[in-house]
Amino acid sequence: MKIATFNINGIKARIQALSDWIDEANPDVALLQEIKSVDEAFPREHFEDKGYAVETHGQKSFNGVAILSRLPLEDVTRGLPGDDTDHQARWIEATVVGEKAIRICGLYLPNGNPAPGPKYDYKLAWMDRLKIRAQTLLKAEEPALMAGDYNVIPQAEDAARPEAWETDALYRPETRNAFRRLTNLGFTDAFRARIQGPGHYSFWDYQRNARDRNDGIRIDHLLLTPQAADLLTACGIDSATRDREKPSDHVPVWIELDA
DNA sequence: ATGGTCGTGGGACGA
Repeated sequence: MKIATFNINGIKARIQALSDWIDEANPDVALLQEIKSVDEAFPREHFEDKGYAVETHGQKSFNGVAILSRLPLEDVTRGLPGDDTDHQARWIEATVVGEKAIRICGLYLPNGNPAPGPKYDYKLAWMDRLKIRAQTLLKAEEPALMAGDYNVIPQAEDAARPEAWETDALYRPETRNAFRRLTNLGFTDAFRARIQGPGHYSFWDYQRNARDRNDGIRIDHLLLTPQAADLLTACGIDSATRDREKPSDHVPVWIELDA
């Protein structure tokens, strides 16, 4: 089973680029972030015609997550638990039923800039809530994953110029510590389980010719429970997607599971 | 320190 995460930066502007990537990459499941659309405006028929089930959790203009799946989706839930006052659309879950059932969580973690400040406080509080949900997932002792745009550069090797990010909400020590506390619960960063070393990125800013200079960062991650990590057979980043017409500033990251 | 580029929606704001 091929499962991908892709921050598309707006479904309206990205419908062609997303469709082209789906036709080539053929993911069984695609977790999308920043659909920037309400549920009613998401072009669900376009992807249903390609054979995908479509579940969205959107809002007007900003944020928004979705799941596309060739396999049936069950028990879909929307919103990260833990704060009834938080109405930002950043979390969606479903169970994908293939040979094995896998609980799949798609997330768009808050950017948090400028830091320090209220937006950074919101990011760290969101990560605290994520940790609680993660602990519950682990307790089930079943194959599960949390994938999406984490807006976290885990280590220096995950940035072309780490020194440029030192005060940024994506790389500040509190951010990396919170991410490490999360993974230390027992999750596997699928990419680092398969591929070592610097130079692997999932985001390049639109500004300053960042892509041409390969001035990127790795902030899109798939974290696996031990039971899911046992099924991992491959992982990759579709970097070439960044060089197409009207690209997102992120590219897809994918895994293959023996499921 | 500033400005550089996108998407959404039709003006700023978020990234």
